[in-house]
Formats: sequence, C-alpha cells, structure tokens
Amino acid sequence: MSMSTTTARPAGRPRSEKAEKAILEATLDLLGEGMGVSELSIEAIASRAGVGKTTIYRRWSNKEDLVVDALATLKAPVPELAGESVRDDLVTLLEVMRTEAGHVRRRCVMNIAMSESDRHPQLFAKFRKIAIEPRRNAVRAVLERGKANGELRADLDVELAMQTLTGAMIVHTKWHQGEPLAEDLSERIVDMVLEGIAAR
Amino acid sequence: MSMSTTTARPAGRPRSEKAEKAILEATLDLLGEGMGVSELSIEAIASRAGVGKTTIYRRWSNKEDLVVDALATLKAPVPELAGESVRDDLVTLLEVMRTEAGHVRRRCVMNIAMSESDRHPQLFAKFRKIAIEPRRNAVRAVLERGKANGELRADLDVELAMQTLTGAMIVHTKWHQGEPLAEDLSERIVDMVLEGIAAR
DNA sequence: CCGATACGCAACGGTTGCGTTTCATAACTT
DNA sequence: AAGTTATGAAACGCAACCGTTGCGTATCGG
Repeated sequence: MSMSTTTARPAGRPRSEKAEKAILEATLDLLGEGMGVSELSIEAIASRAGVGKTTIYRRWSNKEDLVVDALATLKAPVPELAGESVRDDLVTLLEVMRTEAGHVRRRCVMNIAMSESDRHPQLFAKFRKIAIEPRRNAVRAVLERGKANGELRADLDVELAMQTLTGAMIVHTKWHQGEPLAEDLSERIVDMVLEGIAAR
Repeated sequence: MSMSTTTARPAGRPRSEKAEKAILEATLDLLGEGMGVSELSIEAIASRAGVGKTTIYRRWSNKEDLVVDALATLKAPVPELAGESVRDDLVTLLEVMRTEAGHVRRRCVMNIAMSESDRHPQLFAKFRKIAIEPRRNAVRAVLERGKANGELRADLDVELAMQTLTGAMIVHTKWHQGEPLAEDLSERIVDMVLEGIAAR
C-alpha cells in the first residue's frame, strides 16, 4: 500500500499527453482555417492529429466539449497597459485584436464569436466567459478610469463605447481579410472615437 | 406560326411560379432561423417548400446559386433620407439595421454577412454586391455630403467612420440577441461617434 | 512476467444528404 | 387528340460522418 508521489496513479498505460495536445492543436488548426463548428468532424480532427477516433472519444463525449477545451487553451493574453493615457491604453488593446486577425491560430477566436453564437449557444456562453470577457473587462476598466479622472465625458455610456471601438475593428478585419491591415489602424479608430467625426 | 402575346412560349407545361416562390421563401425561412449555408440542405428546402427535389434542380444547379437568388429577393430597402442633417440621416440608416435585427426574415442578411464570408467567398461576393453595397453607398453619401458642407471634419476618413458606425450596431445586435434593442440605440451611437467620447 | 489500460487502425451498422432517374399525372400548345 | 414539358413522390447508388467494437501492440504498476 504505497502512495504515488502525488496522486494514486491508476494501473495501466497512462494517457498520452502528446496525443491530447495533438488533438487540441488539430481542432484549433481546423477552426482557424475557417471551418465552422458544424462542419468540424471528429474524423477530420483525428486524421489531422494522427490519432485514432477512439482516443478522442475516450476523453470527450461530444464535439462541443472538445471545442470548448480547445478554445480554453487560448487564454486571452490581455496585454500590460502603460496606464499613462486612455488613448494609449485603448490603442494597445485594439492592437491585440488587429495582430490576432493576422495569425491563423488566433483568428478563430473571433470567427467563432461571430458565427456560432446562434447555433451553439451553450458553447458560445463558455467561450464568451473564457475568451471574450477578459478583454471586455480590460477595455471597460480603461474607459471607467478615464471617466473617473476626467479624460472622458462624465456621462459616457461605457458599454456603448466598448461596442463602438471593438465593432469598428471587427468589421474591418472581417471584411478586409486578405489585405493586411494598416499598421496605424488602431490609432485611427481610437482617435476617431475619442474626438468624434463632427466638425468643431 | 403564331406568336404568343409577348414572348414565344415554349411548348409544354410552364414552370410553376408558385413553386419557384415557395422554394425561395423556404430558403429564406431556413436561413432566417439561424441555419448556416453549410447546414442548409436541398432536401430540407424541398420539404419545407412542399416541392420535389427535381423542381429545385431544374432551376438551380447548386445550393450556392439558389441562396444567391434567394438573397437577391431581399432588396436593400434603403430609406428615404430627409437630408436635413447628417445626424438625422445617419440615425435613419442605423434604424434600418436595428429594426431588421428584430425581423427573423431580414436578420439572415446580417447573419450570412458575418458568418459565411470565409467559407463561401464567391457567394459572399455576390451577396455583398446585392445587399451590402447599396447600404454602404447610402452611408457613404451622407458622410461625404457632411464632409463637403462642413458638418463633418474636413479630414474625415469616411470608410473608417462607416465601419465604426455599422460596427457598433452589428456588435450590439449580435451579442444581445433576444433582448430587444433599446429604441434610442441608433441615436446614441450616432451622437457618440459624432461628438466623440473624450471630455471637452 | 502479469494484469491493466491506452494506443493507432480498420471495420462495423446507421444516418444524412447528395445529385440522378423513373414514374404517373398535370398543364399547356398546336 | 397528340405532343411536349413540368410536377411531386419515391427510389437509386454514392459519399461523409457518426459512435462503437475488435484487433494487435505499447506502456505502465506490481
């Protein structure tokens, strides 16, 4: 009756971490290539990962659970914020979105956010909590701070401002795919929303 | 050798306009219910329309052509613009988007615009020409006019402003489905973008 | 070595949708 | 009446994918 070092390991061959990682990677690859959750097939994932279907079904009972776990590995890398000005911090946050639009791997985050909210509401809920809310919180914090210290209007509707900032970037990335995004895009969006488009 | 009243009608039973209309309606219904183009099946359309598959295949050679034609029946109802002020015209245009988000039938326009751009690029291209560009042109015209007559900044980036205005509405409708959209949403978006969020 | 578990692989029966064909019937021209 | 085309229904063979099972092998603990 000896205890293993940390947890009592069950008898038999342990599950391959390499296989598990390969499955999640393959899932993200396929999603990143523009494949929707509906079209994503377990067989395609197994094939891409070089793994038997059995190995997948042993770990996840259905496709949605697998996708949720795969997306969970994409922890939102909310950047360090200088905190010097609202403008600079907003630019920093939008730059993250712009950069991700170029990386195949990270792009699927936004693809899924926009595409699958209707068809897989429960998946979307989990995904939102994991990948979207942290970023929204970061933007919200910057705006609230600016509202408190006078950089922004006192009557600002923070939620609406968040949607305006991110919406501009999302529309741009969605409908200009292929063409690289202008390097100063984030600055231009932030400055426009800060100063307004009306003449002074 | 007599000519028919208008066009020389070919011999035999004419194609049923009722069937054709039913097919297009069924297609729009299914799309409006949140079904993606990939999941949309000819069999489901035929069943919903009360029509044989033969009748569909005789008119369209593939699913994408059918979807394009179905979407084409949703002519962009660009509203009359009062033309009194840039602000009022922009509110009018955004109100169209907001209202459509409530109608099941019209909602699919936006759903497809956001979801299917990657997977069906050629469908998206046609769709964009039919349904998106007319609206973009209307917004662009308002902004250009405002830029010319001094209501808007002389150095305004019109394209970016369009994306900001529509992006805010799109994000709002996409992520708040279910909850009805506030009635003054369009006004609040327009005023925010016009005046900016920075303190004066 | 032995028992237990995981592995990749192949095959299974079942479902869905494809695009086509056949059929009896309906609608229209001459 | 005769000829022609369209219609809805049903069935076809084909392919993809489902979730499961069996196989021989690999990897662990005891």
